[in-house]
Amino acid sequence: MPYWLLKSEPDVYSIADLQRDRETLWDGVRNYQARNFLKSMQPGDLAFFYHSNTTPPGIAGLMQVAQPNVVDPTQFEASSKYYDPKSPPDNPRWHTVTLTYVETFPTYIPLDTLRQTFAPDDLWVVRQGNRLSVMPVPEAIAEKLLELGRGR
DNA sequence: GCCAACGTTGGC
DNA sequence: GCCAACGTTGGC
Repeated sequence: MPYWLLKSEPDVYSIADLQRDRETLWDGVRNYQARNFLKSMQPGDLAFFYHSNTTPPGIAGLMQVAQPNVVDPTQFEASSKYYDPKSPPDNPRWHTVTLTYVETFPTYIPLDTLRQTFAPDDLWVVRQGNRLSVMPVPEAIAEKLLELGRGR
């Protein structure tokens, strides 16, 4: 079962928001590589919730893919900041998934720890200048992350 | 708030 | 198809 890592700015949408909502549509991804990863997600896949643009950035918890391959409705909403006028309605550009809340880790894993623990090729979020917001996580790395997050 | 990294756009 | 300009991301 594949593992993923998805970034969100907690000021915009945090794991506490997902805990409250139970399920969310992961909208607004406008990068083709990230979209391709979203497209390849299957129901039941697990995804780490990464808090970006906060102090400190890091992994806050875990979620699970519910509905795969959902058309991102915001691409057709002119009032949305994610509006994409070039996306053909009969062949939408942007697909995503819905995700359900699984857990908030008792131990937040700050970026600093991620850097000390994992190599950039194993966990892309520690690559310098990395801006990709959706990325795969190798299973062996995911297992270590679960240990770190669930430990106290 | 700054700015390096980097993806995208558009002129040629 | 190249690449400069531009806009955005995200750590600090």
